[in-house]
Amino acid sequence: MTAGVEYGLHCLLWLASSPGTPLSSRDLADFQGISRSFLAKVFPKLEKAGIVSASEGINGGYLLARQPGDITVLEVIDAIEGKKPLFDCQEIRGRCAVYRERPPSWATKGVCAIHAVMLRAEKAMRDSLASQTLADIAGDLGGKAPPEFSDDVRKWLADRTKGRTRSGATEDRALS
Amino acid sequence: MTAGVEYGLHCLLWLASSPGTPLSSRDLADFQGISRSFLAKVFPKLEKAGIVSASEGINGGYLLARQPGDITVLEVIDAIEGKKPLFDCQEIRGRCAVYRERPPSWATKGVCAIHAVMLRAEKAMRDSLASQTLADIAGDLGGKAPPEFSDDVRKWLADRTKGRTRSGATEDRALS
DNA sequence: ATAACTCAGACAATTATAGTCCGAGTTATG
DNA sequence: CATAACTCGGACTATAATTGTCTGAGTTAT
Repeated sequence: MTAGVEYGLHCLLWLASSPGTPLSSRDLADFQGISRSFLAKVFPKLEKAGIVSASEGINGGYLLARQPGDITVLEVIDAIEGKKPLFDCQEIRGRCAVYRERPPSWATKGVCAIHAVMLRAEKAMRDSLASQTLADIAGDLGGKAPPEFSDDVRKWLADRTKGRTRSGATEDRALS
Repeated sequence: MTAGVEYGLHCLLWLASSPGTPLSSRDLADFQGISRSFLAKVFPKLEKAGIVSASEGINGGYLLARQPGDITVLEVIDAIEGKKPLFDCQEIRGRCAVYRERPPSWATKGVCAIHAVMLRAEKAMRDSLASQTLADIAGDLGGKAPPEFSDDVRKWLADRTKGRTRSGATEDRALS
């Protein structure tokens, strides 16, 4: 599982907690102490998949395109990683030397038995990931933070948009 | 999933079909048209895990150390890939800028909600892989080949051990 | 009209995988 | 008993993918 997925999911959770107000990939990156440039490369993928919607301009940013309960973890992963299979069968069974480069049809018919096992395991994993939505994760998280925390977060983001035109802290990777 | 796992599983199936007679990693590689050198690097891992046992010398090779029904696909994967997790949590939640590099204990307590989702999915996958043994796969495969095939295979391997001392076809990657 | 922001795609550096090569030890053969 | 071919085993290199950086084009409030 790639780091892009981890970053993306964390960002989507913040987006879910800020309905109506767009958050920019830059602010999200600084807010969480991760690379701005890299995050700026994962968001377009989420937009193409219809998970977020982008708005441009000085106060633009990203917004969740659907309800958190309608976005599954699996969708997010596929959007970012590109739905590549866990196991790519190289059809070893057809290379057996006794065939002399001419594998008979019975040998290559259907799905390779090893491949089939992997496909079942992959399906089990994907089913598990598809059963969890952003709302589920946000729910698990909700009870932990004290009441004043969400206010602190809103304040941090507001200060951020306020001080746009001044202050020179615009270097990449402000934190790290 | 790495290619080493695919190669290893295919070899183990051939080993399962040849009880009592050791097969060398070299013969197994040539027999299936894959790299000798690379296969020679995956077998030691299987031996350390107690899945195969090695015998040295001119007629040596590998033997299944246990019954095919007692070897699960999951074991083989862990032996070759080293049991590394599907997702390594970077604890993004603790880097939130509002904490100013001092995350409070409630934020980092327990398992990250995103990480938990991934762990569940990984468990689902591993459970599926653990439920399948080499015997199960061999069974799926058994009905497909015609009766004379296993004889052809035995003959190929026998010819191989027979012509050991002569014939210059010992270059790496005979096929490909 | 400016200036700072936004997105978006082209460009390196790092890391892990796939594959190659050579050395040490073992066993049957002459 | 000496040879020769085989075995395993680990150190080395090339390739592919991921991570991360940089520069450009377009948009919106001041």
